[in-house]
Amino acid sequence: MPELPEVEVTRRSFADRIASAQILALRMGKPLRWPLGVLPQSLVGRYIFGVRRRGKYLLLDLDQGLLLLHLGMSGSLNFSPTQPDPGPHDHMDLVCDRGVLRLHDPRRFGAVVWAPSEDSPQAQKLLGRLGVEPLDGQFDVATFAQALKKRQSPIKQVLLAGDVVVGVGNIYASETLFLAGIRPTTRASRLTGPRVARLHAAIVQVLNRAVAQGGSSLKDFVNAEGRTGYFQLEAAVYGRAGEPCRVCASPIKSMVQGQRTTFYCTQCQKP
DNA sequence: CCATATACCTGGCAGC
DNA sequence: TGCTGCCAGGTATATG
Repeated sequence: MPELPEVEVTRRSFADRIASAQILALRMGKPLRWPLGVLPQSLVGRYIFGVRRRGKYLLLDLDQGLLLLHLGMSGSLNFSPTQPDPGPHDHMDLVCDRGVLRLHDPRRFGAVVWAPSEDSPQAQKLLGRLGVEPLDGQFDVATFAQALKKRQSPIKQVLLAGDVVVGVGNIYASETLFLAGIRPTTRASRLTGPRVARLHAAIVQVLNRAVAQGGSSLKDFVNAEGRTGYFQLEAAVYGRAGEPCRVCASPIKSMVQGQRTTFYCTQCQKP
């Protein structure tokens, strides 16, 4: 579910409300992708300074260390004043004096990990190989072009790998490549300067637009206030195989790359 | 170092 | 209705 826009929308929907809260209790449900890394009891009494995002991770800064949250494929967070009885897919309740942060994740690919600092081995194991943030001004065309020159894989798979630029998942990879007019199978190293520039701009534009639309709610994504997103309504290609291209009306195609489905337009996207 | 396949887990849906 | 197989927004890990 959650790519950069969904994670950022989630962050914005509760960051201000949880800031400066004190943790009163922590309930963990079924196991997630990794162990918490510390006894839940030891987090009681900690203060939450704020919530940052790195790639698709959320970082809750505490007065001692930080919590790294990942939503996996099916995760969502809810932050509310009440703590209803947990359902079978509610795997964490962070009970604070300002509300309860609940992680709901049916597939349990998500994670909640405590680390003593962002530079610690525990945190760096998860964050250490992440590429540049696309929306924070550090993402420049020249560096992007340089990184792509080294990669022989299809550009779609390079975007998904997240070690060049973070946050572009399966939906937005197809969407950005459509907007840039680039066929997803094109080898990253073969992209010319102008096409890299076009892709760079498309990534920034698509991700910003998706954040503004509250993310994509294909199935069940909701932010921490329970609200769905609307970007899926304006998706150009994702999930639209067989439907007419919104630009040229030729049928949208789909294919599989690296075990993931890619959507594209044969007319609008050139190899 | 790079590229690709695999595994993790559950629910929804199409097809029979 | 119920079964089976397939598909799904991610990514660490293993393997070549």
